[in-house]
Amino acid sequence: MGDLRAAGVEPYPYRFDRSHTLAEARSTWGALDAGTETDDRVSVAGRVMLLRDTGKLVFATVRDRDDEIQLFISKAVIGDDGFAEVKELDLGDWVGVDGHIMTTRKGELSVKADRVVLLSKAIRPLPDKWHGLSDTDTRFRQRYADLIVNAEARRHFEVRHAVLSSFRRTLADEGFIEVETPVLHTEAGGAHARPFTTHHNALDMDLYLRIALELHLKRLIVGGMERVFEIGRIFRNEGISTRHNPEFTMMELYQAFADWTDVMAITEKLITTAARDALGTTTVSIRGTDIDLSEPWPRISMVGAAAEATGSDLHPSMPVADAARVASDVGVSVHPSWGAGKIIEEIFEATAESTIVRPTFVCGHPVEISPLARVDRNDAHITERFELFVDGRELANGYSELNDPAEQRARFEDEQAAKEAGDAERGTVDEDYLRALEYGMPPTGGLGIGMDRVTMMLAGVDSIREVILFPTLRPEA
RNA sequence: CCGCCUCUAGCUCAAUGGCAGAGCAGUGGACUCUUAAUCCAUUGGUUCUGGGUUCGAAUCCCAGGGGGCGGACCA
Repeated sequence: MGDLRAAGVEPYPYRFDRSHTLAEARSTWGALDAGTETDDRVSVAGRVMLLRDTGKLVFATVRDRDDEIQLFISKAVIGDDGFAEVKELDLGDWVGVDGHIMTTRKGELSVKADRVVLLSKAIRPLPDKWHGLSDTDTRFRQRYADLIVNAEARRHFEVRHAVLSSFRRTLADEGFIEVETPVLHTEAGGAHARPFTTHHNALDMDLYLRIALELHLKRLIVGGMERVFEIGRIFRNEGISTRHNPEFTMMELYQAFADWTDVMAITEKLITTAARDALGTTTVSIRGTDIDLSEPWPRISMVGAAAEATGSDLHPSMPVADAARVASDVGVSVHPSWGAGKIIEEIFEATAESTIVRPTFVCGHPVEISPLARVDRNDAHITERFELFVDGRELANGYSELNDPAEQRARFEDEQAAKEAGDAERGTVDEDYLRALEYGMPPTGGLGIGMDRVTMMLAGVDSIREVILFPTLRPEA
């Protein structure tokens, strides 16, 4: 570094004006015949990824975010001083280049450089140029290095961005308004999960990081906002696995005057459109099977699927002891606080869930496990609720929203009783939410989609860490 | 929290109880059409950490740490 400055080279200059991105250069001149010289001048910038030094002629491959191009650096063109500086370049350095567009005898699009300026010196070596970086620990801890050398890692986050922007576009087209609601909650409601706790010093009070977006968004439906959505980080203080990261991204939407059937339709539209936008096709490979997302997604009953898997009659209205007997037949252990509805869900999860490959709506969850969902208009023991499963994983959850404040209070009280009976994930009575319902919430359909898992499906990866830039890890030793 | 697997040079990997090595990167040199350029030379190690067994440990044993997978947990 001192040598560079002594030689009059600033290793960290302030800025560089480029005339073309590398993708723009390729789209403009990519069709030139081999062996073409042009008078077209460009200024481009990128990171040096490969160097091929043949003496008085150096080839370099530089890359910007979207493309690569070759630099053709001739000592006779650039001059002795400039060439001496080029000889000092290392893999990983950022450079700005002025020159003319040309193609080599083999047809490689190149910039014949007459000036190469160092934009930032890399003093740490790049991972192996051929094998890249494969150690997962290093890949996730040093995501910057992973992104530099692994095109597949870059692709995962391109898919993620495409999915997120596609969702926003679709929702805007459907008249939804994007909102932001608090991350710090005084009560952790809207889902069954253990929250993270934190502390506010000035107020001297404990707060929870949100485990769902639901209850605030529905307050906005009460307020008359009609169609709202939020894409936001939520936090669950639970185990880490290939499907779970403690902080993850949820999209939730609420639509006034709609019910669960409308919400199922928009779920299909959101995900199918995202596939088209991210991949250019609605066909995805799931466990080696090509599945066209544009075909209607099957709808099955949770209770029915559990009954079919066990070969026994099941219904949440049945005596708990009977449900528990079926559960023990299939090796599901039953907690004493559980009712028949919870037991049926556990049976479903233990038997049918992992067999679902293609996108499938699992419908009609028992009331017991659905404290915010509206009772089915044809069966008082189940709700108008669905979960979307793909490849054994839950991707989405939606329902006709319970808007009767008296019934909601009774459901909350059941939750609180279960919590006090020792079930830590159960909820509490949210008095402000009940007050909101008392002002009147129109009939509403609601939906939550796990954005990380949608990205996993579309990117074709098996671990959630592949679609989260900085997944949660223990501190480095 | 439990089980299995794993950790060797900056990176990717060898060495299975007997002198810690290779390729790439780095360094020095040659080369004006290369494509992972090539060729010659060369630097580089707390073998994750600590303890033990052994004449001798990267290798076997114990404890700890990081990571992966599975389980537990997790609408």
